[in-house]
Amino acid sequence: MTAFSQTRVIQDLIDRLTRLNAAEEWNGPLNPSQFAALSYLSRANRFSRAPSHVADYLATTRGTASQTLKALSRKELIKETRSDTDKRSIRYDITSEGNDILKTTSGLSGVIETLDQETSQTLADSLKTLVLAMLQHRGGRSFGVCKTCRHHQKTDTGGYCQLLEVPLSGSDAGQICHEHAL
Amino acid sequence: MTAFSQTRVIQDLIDRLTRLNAAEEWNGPLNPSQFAALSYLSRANRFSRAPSHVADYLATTRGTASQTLKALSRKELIKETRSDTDKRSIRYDITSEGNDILKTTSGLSGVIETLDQETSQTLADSLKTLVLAMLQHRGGRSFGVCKTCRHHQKTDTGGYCQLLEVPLSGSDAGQICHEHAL
DNA sequence: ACTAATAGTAGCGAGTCGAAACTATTGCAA
DNA sequence: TTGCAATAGTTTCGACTCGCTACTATTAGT
Repeated sequence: MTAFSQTRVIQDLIDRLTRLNAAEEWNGPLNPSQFAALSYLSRANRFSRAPSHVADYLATTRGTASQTLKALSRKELIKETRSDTDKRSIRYDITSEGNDILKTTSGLSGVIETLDQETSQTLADSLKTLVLAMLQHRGGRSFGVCKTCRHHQKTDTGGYCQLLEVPLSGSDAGQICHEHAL
Repeated sequence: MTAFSQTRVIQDLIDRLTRLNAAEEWNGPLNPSQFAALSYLSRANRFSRAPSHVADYLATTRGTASQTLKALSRKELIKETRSDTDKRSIRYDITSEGNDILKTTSGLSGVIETLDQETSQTLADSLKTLVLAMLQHRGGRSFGVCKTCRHHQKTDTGGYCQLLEVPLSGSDAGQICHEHAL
């Protein structure tokens, strides 16, 4: 097996897995984009729930992200909150109905669970490599969780973000931040 | 790391990789669906290039596949050929313009190439496991290449398909077949 | 000969996609 | 302080995907 065809095989497998996963998601109440946006909002911290952050994370434009968020808002799965300090910015918080939808497990997650511990770990590692390389390739942000960020400082009450200069609770530190940096 | 959160991590990585790859593909002349359909047609053997086969492979409906193929046809990247033996069925063959488009390598393939030999192999293996499990989950076909099929018989001139009862050339045997079975 | 099954298509409504044009703020510098 | 420029978000456009249902041919099986 040459290096070239191995690349092609992996590319095909990823494409195929993508299509199969998307097809599964269409069977649910939301389309794949809406599901991805909702899932992101459920894991992003309160500084990372604006349309532009969603656009960045989903690798799309602000315009498209805005539309998807409006669609989710019409379905009352998320609720918009306007900022007091900056009248331009908006934060979308997930509602309890939105959280309920995320509880339904997909066909893909069921399949991932069947992998043994070691396969699972190496798969996670190589996927992480690919995602990071893709992000670097397009100049995107890493979007990691606070506690793995270089701006995060552990305190006795929880944590502190040195960039935004705000204290963080324990649950905050486990959420995704758009300012995340390694 | 519990088994549950590891599953979620992998799911997120796959979703993210999917979005990043799709975003890359939108920069090209085709949208992700059209690209996937065109790519499939370039690798499928002559018995596997009908709209219903494309639908099966892309995990979508015949209606949707039909539309995508019409869009590719309008762009003259594929050309329809009606069958003589069965007046209902149609085969779409890729044109030289279509082949040219497939030559442009994506950002993802560049990234995959940076993986070392061993990582690459284990990634391919685990992805294969996932795809096969997903196919089984939804009752889909495996769509492998002829030479790995149980109906394939090697002859001195090339190969022979025992199911369709037709001789196969060397290049035929390396293409994807919708009747593929393990 | 009469059904059923199969192959493909058309049209519908909701929604995605990038791109471009647009409004409303906020930041910054002369 | 005024005067841009940058930023946040939205709207609209045209092309398209998506599942779905209804539809037309054609072929297969009884």
